[in-house]
Amino acid sequence: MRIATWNINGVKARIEALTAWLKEASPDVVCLQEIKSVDEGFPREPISALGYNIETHGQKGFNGVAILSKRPMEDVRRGLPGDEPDAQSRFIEALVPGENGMVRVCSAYMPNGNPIGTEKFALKIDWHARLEGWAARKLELEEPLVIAGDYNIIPEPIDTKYPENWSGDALYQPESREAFRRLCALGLTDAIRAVDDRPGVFTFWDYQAGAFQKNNGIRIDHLLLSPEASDLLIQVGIDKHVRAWEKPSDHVPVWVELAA
DNA sequence: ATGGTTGAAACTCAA
Repeated sequence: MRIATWNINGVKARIEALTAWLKEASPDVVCLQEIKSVDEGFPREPISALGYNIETHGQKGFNGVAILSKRPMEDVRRGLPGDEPDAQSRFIEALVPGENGMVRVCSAYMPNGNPIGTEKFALKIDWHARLEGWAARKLELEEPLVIAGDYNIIPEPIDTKYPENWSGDALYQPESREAFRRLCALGLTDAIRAVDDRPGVFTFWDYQAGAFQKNNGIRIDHLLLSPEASDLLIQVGIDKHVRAWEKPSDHVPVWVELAA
């Protein structure tokens, strides 16, 4: 089973790139972030025509997450436990059937947190604390679990071309990096890092100043695996070539293949 | 040092 995560930066602006990539990569499950659409505005037809079931958790204008799956999903839940009733739409989870049992998958769009020292940064830290609590409870189930999404965290210096440029940014603050380490310390595996620990492996390149052409990127889209999912890990990938397509997202798809 | 870009929505914000 291949499970991908992709911050598509607007599903309606990206529908051609999304369908082209679905045809090319044919993933079993796709976690989308920043759909920037209400549920009723989500372009379902061209996606369901490719054989995908669709579960969305959108909002007007920005944020919004979704899960696409070839097999029908079960136990779909929207929102991160502890969210206020009017919280931003940043989390959706579902159980996905595999060849040998269920995999729990969530699509998360973690707060950006800029500028530091503001309420936005406080929200980022609070959000991660609640995610950590959620993850700890799910890990007790001892099931294959994939926490996929745009974490908006650069975990280590090798995850950016110019670490010094990010010293004042919420994505690289010690508190942000600590939140990521604490998640991993629960027993979760950073799938890309586990397979490839070389510097210069990125998932996001800014639209500005020719960042992609210079490979001035960062690695902020992650798939964290429970021990039971990690035991099933076959391979990982980053579909970097998609960033060079017409009208690209600033993020590219990142995926794992599990023997599930 | 500044500005460089994009999407959604609406005469600006979030990234």
